[in-house]
Parts: sequence; structure tokens; C-alpha cells
Amino acid sequence: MNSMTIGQVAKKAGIGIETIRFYERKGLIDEPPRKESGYRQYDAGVVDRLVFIQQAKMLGFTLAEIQELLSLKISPETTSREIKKIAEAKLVDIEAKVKMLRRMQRTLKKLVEKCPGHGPVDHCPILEALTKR
Amino acid sequence: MNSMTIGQVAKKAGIGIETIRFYERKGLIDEPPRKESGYRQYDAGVVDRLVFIQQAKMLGFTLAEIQELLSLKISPETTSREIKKIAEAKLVDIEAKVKMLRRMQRTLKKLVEKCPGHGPVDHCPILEALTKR
DNA sequence: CTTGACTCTGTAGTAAAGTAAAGAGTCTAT
DNA sequence: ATAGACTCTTTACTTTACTACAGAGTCAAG
Repeated sequence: MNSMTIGQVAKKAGIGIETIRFYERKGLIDEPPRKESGYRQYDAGVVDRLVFIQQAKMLGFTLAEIQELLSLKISPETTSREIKKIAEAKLVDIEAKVKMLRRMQRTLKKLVEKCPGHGPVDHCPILEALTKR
Repeated sequence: MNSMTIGQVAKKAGIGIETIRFYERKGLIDEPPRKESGYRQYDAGVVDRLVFIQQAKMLGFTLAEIQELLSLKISPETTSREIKKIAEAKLVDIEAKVKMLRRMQRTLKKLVEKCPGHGPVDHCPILEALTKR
């Protein structure tokens, strides 16, 4: 099974067929070669790419940003200077996201630990911890 | 300035007035008290809440999820047992997000370090690092 | 006491990211 | 060689999260 149909790819990546075609139109995945019939023929690599896109989306990246992340490869015309610039910018984004998540995480952990598991609560520790100071 | 108008809140939180009213309709922020004129009167706390909402959105949480996070306070009727459950579930989400971001981060860091700053590139290290193995 | 900036409600429009359906052609297992 | 499943393109619809009026009322400085 050296080449897969769009349906097989969709199943492996856990997304819909329409979504794959949509990403193709958006330029997030390359247009694959076609059979004489017009059927798309994919190789396994596209599944990785699709899974990556799903994960990055869950991290709050837009499709446009994901495209930029993925563009860190592609054409040999892209100079590595340009890539470096993009990568550095994305690192700043990511650093900020990790920090925010870590704070949420610490707060929630404390909450879970200290939580008696019964009785009422009357304040919002997560909001307090995240917004104060 | 013990109470603020919607315009002042919007400015402080860095969002639009319409967005604040939208969040109110969605239940993400409480309906504030009104003057006789009908004007909304906010206290400073709402700004923190709005900033939190913006940040959580950037982390890929939907408004529905953010509402759940924020519901970790509210009514004294919410038992702490329930809160504990929600907090634990959110912790799992967050843990996964942090891991993915850390991997992206390591990969991008290596890329930036090794990057000569000039010349062409012909593979996608971020995709490779995130999907292989 | 007026004028310009602000706020109100309600409705409608927009952008991003899909999702669905129609009508026609293709593949494959029996 | 044909029925059932799959794929093609094109167009339209949906959801989420805003964003923009329109028309009317309110506030505050001069």
C-alpha cells in the first residue's frame, strides 16, 4: 500500500475527507498526484502532517500560523536566515503559552490537593492565581 | 473611580465594547448592576476576568471550556467535589498541551541554534521532530 | 442648555474553519 | 457486468467568536 486514497488518509489521521480537501485548498498540504481517474494518491507522510495540524490547532495556533510553522521546510528558495527569523518569533509565542499553562497547572494542582472533596467553595482560586500579581 | 463604564473596562482589558456585551450574553461574565439610566457599572475585577479569557483563548481553549474553568468559583452550591473533578480533567488537558509545546520549543531552539543564518534548507525539522517516534 | 462623546437594545454581517449535499464518474467484489 | 462504496467538483450551509450598524437615550464640558 504505497499510496493511499483520501478516505484511507482521513481515517488514519482521524479527520474528515472534506477537511483534507479544505486544507489542500488552503495550502496546508500539497496537492497530491492523481490517478488518471482524478483520484488523489497520498503517501504516508501526509498523515503525520495532518496529525500535526490537529495538535497545533489545539494549542491555539490558527491555520495561518500553522502554515508558517510548516513552511519551515518546503522550497529550497527559502533562505535559512528567513527560517531562523520565523522560528525565533514562534519561540516567543510558545514560551508565553507555556508560561501561562504552567501557571494554570500549578494553580489547579494546588486546588486539587487542597480540595477536601466535599463542602462548598466561595472563591475562584484559578482566577486569583492567574490574574493577581 | 469605584465603578467603571463599559468603555473604560474595554480600554483596560484591551478589547471591544461589543465583545464585553457578547461575553455577558454568553455568561462568561456576570451581568453588572446598572445605573437608573441603564448604563452598566463594573468594578475592577471584571478586567482581570476579561484578560484571563483572552489569554485562555490564545491557549486554544474555547469559550465553553473557559466558562468551565471560570465556573471553578461561582455559586456556593457547587460542591468542592465537583470542582475537584473539573480541575483534574483540565489538568490532563493542560499537561498534554504543555508537552506538545515543549517538544515544539526544543525543536525550534535546536533549529535556531544550528541555523547558519544563510543558505537553503530542504527538510522540515519541526515536523520531523514532532511526528517521528 | 447644547453639542459631542458615550451607552443602550436589537438585528445583521463577517471571518475562520469546517461540514454537507448534489450530481456525475470510478472501483471492486461477487 | 453490476451493485454498493468511494471519489470528483462545485456550491451552499453551519458554528464559533466576534464586529458593525441603526435609532434612541444619557452624560459632562463649556
